[in-house]
Amino acid sequence: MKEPDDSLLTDKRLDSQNNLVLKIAVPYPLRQCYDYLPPDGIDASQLRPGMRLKVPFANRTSIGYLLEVGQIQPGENFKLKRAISILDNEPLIEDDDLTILIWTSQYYHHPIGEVFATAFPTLLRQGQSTETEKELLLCLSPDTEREKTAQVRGTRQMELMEMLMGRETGFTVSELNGLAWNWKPAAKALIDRGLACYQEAMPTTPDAPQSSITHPHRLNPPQQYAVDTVLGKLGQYQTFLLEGVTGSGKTEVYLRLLEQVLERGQQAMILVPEINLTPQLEARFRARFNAPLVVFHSGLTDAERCRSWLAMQRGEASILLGTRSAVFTPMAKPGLIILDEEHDSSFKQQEGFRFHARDLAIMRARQKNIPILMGSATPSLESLANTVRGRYTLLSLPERTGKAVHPTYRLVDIRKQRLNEGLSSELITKVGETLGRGEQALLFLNRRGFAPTLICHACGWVAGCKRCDARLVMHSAERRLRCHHCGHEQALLRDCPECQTADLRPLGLGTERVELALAKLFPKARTLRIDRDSTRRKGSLEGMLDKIQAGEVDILLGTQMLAKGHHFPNVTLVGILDVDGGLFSHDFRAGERTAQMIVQVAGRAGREERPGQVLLQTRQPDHPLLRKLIREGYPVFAAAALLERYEAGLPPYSYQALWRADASDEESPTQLLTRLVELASTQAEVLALGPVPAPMYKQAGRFRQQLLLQSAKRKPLHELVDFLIRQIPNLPEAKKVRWSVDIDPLDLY
DNA sequence: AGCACGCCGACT
DNA sequence: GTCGGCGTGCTC
Repeated sequence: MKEPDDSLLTDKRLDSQNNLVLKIAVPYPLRQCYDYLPPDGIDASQLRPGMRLKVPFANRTSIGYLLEVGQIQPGENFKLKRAISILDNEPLIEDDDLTILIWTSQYYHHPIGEVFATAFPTLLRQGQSTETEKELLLCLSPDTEREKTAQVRGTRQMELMEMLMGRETGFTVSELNGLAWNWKPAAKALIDRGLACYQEAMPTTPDAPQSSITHPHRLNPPQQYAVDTVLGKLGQYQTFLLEGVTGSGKTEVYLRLLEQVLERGQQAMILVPEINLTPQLEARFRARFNAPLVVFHSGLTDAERCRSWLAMQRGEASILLGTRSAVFTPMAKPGLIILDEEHDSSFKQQEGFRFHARDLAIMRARQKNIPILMGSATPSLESLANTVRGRYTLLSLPERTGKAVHPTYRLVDIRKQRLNEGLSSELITKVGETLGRGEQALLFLNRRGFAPTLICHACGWVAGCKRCDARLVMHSAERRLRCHHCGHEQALLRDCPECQTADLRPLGLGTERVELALAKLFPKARTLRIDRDSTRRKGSLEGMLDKIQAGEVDILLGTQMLAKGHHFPNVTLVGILDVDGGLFSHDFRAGERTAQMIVQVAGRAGREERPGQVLLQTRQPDHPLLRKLIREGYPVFAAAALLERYEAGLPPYSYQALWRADASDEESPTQLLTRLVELASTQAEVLALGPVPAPMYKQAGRFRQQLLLQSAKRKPLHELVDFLIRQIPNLPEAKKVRWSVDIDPLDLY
């Protein structure tokens, strides 16, 4: 066979000057990395893993990441292209972080190039130099005279001017962006008058010890114990689970630890589940520490994120506050990782690259030999199981700080009761009493829309989704039917498509429907519904929260959005409308999640002197887990739930998820499998490696039937996964579709 | 992901 | 007879 004469292609054996091969991850959804020869004139000493290189790939140039520099193996005889150039003088990430990324790609079965794409800020991914321009500071002009300040007009300008006069070093753009108002017009006015100007920020040196920190109050003994225990492990790996109810002072523990880490000239990473939680924490950190702090989340621009990332990488910033995607940020001087609201499912990316920021944070802490502290009022069962196994250390904050009292729980037995749109007479009475006292009531129903089902009263037909096997949810105000699972949407039907009778009836309860009922029951009360539908417009949630704080709302009705972040001091009655639906649904994690939600919602309500009452409507008032939850609190509930699993011989993350597959016929096997994976992964995490090969197409019908048969037998998930693998005929080992069930982080390491 | 190659339906 | 559909395979 004649070999093509291409200058880019070189026979490995003939490459005499340089016998190095570079293993490079390219930014495509490919499950391998590719080998290249070093760029011309580059020798081994200049090439270090973690650098970016420009490489030719598939008739174009792309930015690849150097994973490994190796020697050409004798006997290998295939063509390698030559890399074009090196983009970095220094590796962007250190070897241990590189190891983590490679491990991550394997663990989550995700293409290595895309893992890198998630780990690096967009601008760096696009090849931008790391020598970005310095961040700008807004400062007073050096020649600003006192008299001139009298010219300042407008409250915003005054406010900004006062800030600038208060701090000689000025404020960074990102700090100013953290303000609740738009500072830019005011800044422009001040600059136009020659009062302020932009200056380049000097690279800050975080090693300067923080002086004169004043502690607002003493720590209570459990807080002190937690702080001391974690401090004793600085410089070593250890995972701590800090468990404490709302108001038990977890944040104060974080602050004391951060203080010590900063004192040592080290960096800390603080991860929170949601963007909305960053501003308040940021404000608290900034008020407490004079240390350089950067934030990292999807709400920032590419340039801002790149700056934060580089600031941590270079050691110019001491504190990183970020969401899930921030977990990959390199740290020059790692000291501590804190992960707040550990149980929160937002830490898990739910599509594409399905990483869990909590688990990766633990892996990074281990790799960096630093402690990680995870906090929650309602820890996840898997983390609790890890404390039982001795892998994590449990730290408990049992008391509320101050003299706070816990909310009281009461089960309302709704068996045989006549409910008014889901509301028991006891709950209705209690709401009335609460409103009579001028206090607020909060009703929790974790189902948006008007009704979760639309059914034909004549023939029993139920509105189902075309694209998946979920039921369509009726939205009455917009007159639409929506699938909350896949997003499919259609107009509300008038007649049954099956029998043409015009008697379609909404079945079940959603927040819209309860809102309507409340308007009838309490015509004078001001009801506010808070769910994803009512807060769709940007900023509307903030507006609603302000109204609640201002007392312009009497009854708050909402979904799990109410369980996060905000506190409602004037709410003295909480009604959980449907405990059973959440606690005993098919999802094997539903019980745990509902229990967490109840505790979280209850924790948001009331204030110290008036903690409020929580009413739980249930048809199972004697259920042992429910009783444990309301009598003895979440820790005992969790312990009992764990014990139940152990006795059943199950890991705390159960494979016993129900596999429901009801595919429509026009789907290709690839689509079917992908969707099955999506479906299954809402209950357990099942991931497919690679596309389904062509032979599958011929057997699509048989495959589907067998799968349905197996799932009808309620086989454990891992058996179904094995079954799926066996269904793929005559598959070369190298191309084999591999499936993995990664739902047991107990075996993470 | 993108892009090329290749084999079957509606057109100047 | 061709143009173009997307299904399939490849990228060091």
